[in-house]
Amino acid sequence: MVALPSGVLGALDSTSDRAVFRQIADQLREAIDKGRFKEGAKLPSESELVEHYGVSRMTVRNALSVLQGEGLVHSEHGKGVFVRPRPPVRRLASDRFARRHREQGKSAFTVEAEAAGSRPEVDSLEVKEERPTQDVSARLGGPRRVLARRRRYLLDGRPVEFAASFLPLDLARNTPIAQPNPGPGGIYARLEELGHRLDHFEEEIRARMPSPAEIRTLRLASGVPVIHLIRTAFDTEGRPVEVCDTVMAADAYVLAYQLPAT
Amino acid sequence: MVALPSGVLGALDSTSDRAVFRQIADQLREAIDKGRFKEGAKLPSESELVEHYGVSRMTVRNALSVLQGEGLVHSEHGKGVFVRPRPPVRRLASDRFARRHREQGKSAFTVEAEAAGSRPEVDSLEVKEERPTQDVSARLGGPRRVLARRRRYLLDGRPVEFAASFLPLDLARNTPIAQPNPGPGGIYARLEELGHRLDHFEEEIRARMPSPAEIRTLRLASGVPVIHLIRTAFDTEGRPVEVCDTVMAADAYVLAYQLPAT
DNA sequence: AAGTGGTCTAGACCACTCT
DNA sequence: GAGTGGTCTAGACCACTTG
Repeated sequence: MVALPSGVLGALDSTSDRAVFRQIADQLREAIDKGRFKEGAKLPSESELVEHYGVSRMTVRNALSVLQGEGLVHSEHGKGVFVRPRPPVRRLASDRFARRHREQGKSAFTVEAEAAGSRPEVDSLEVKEERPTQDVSARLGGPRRVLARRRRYLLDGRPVEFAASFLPLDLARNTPIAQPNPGPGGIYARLEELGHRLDHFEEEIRARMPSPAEIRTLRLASGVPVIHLIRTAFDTEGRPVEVCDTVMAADAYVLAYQLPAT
Repeated sequence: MVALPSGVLGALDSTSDRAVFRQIADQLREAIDKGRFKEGAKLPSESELVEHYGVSRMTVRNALSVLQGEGLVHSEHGKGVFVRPRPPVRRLASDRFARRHREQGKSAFTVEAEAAGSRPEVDSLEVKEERPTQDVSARLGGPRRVLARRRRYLLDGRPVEFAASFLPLDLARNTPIAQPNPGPGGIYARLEELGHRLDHFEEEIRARMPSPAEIRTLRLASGVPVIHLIRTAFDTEGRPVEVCDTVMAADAYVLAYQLPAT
């Protein structure tokens, strides 16, 4: 047992209304915010905090769980509690689907990740025909069956995004779109080759806490929300030709958009 | 003490590796997902769960705190734990800053909320000159002082959004923009009257867990993330004329955007 | 083997809500 | 007053990591 560095953490205010575990959480949070514990640094162990504050272990754990819920720290069994480092962020620009980015042989994800010095991977590819959910069907104009393409994107081995594309069967069946690898430029390039010239995309964005399944798939730390993005692609005749449902680890993304003033 | 409705909650699997509190959380989550506890409904009390599962109260509380962290339930002191109802959602369309929406007398927020049948309020208005943060200054092209306009938006009495606008002082000083109420069409209408014709907006979107201050300001339930939106307005000469930093309760918003395919 | 966090128990007292 | 959740204690045993 090692004494805490003096001055980093203060004492409790027994006259305060504020619960003891909240006071401890406040002091740790302040120390992290002020850089006295840096990114990746180990916090004092539970037993050190128990001794420092003279409280029971459950009170200390309660304080730590507050910080964990805020996404400030994460715990590693047998090792300690650490200040959560900010992962590299992927920026999605509003021109990311511009035709000029679609001419190369690689996918947008791969090109962009390599440019940023990260190692991109795509896995758990699934391509199959199925019945769409009511929501997807409505967005696509009511087809009874669709082609579904599901994949997971990883950056430097870390899963950051899970995406499912849905296309009406009459567009996609027996085309390269139904292949696991649709070829250079992705399915948008194939759609245009098939005569469905793309006009615009609509995106809907929500943020929420992840479901247990999403926590597993994206290996999310506690206190990390997800961004839920639903994109619909429209061709020049106004027909919806694809719906893409994407769940992203919120700490790995910044979305950027441009809006006209007119 | 009342017995639980039979069949709603099952028994524990003592052969499972899964921690008891997680098994309890799983069963409650499943019951909620399947609609056996509806929105706003009260879950069994802690003591009922203690009796049903034959575990200690801390174990039950641990299970409930998992669901609370997921944003599925919220507790009310002295009353019980309830399935969290989904609040009315505000949809931000990509044309929300189009000039044609700026001609009326009311603010976009007011018009839109009343159309949706909600009661809009704006409060905690603060307008003052100050030194910008490094980030805001950089986005505005490096001014040393800015006009800051801060306000909070409420829907049916519930705070949903906190926004701070920053404008270079040379644009805003001694203009209607420096007034608490800038007049019909808001500050964008005033900027155009002053000769700064708006060309486009850039928006950056992040999602994260709220800080303690944001939890207070937006009266957020636990398990509700925030959407952090930073918008920069550019005039036709390419000059950034405003930065707006907005924090929104994520459960109250859907953002919608349109992207060109070209 | 020693230190770490993960889980769980069996109590206690308190503040809040409802009737 | 009875029932609810909020806080806190003082233990226990376990699984994981490191030396």
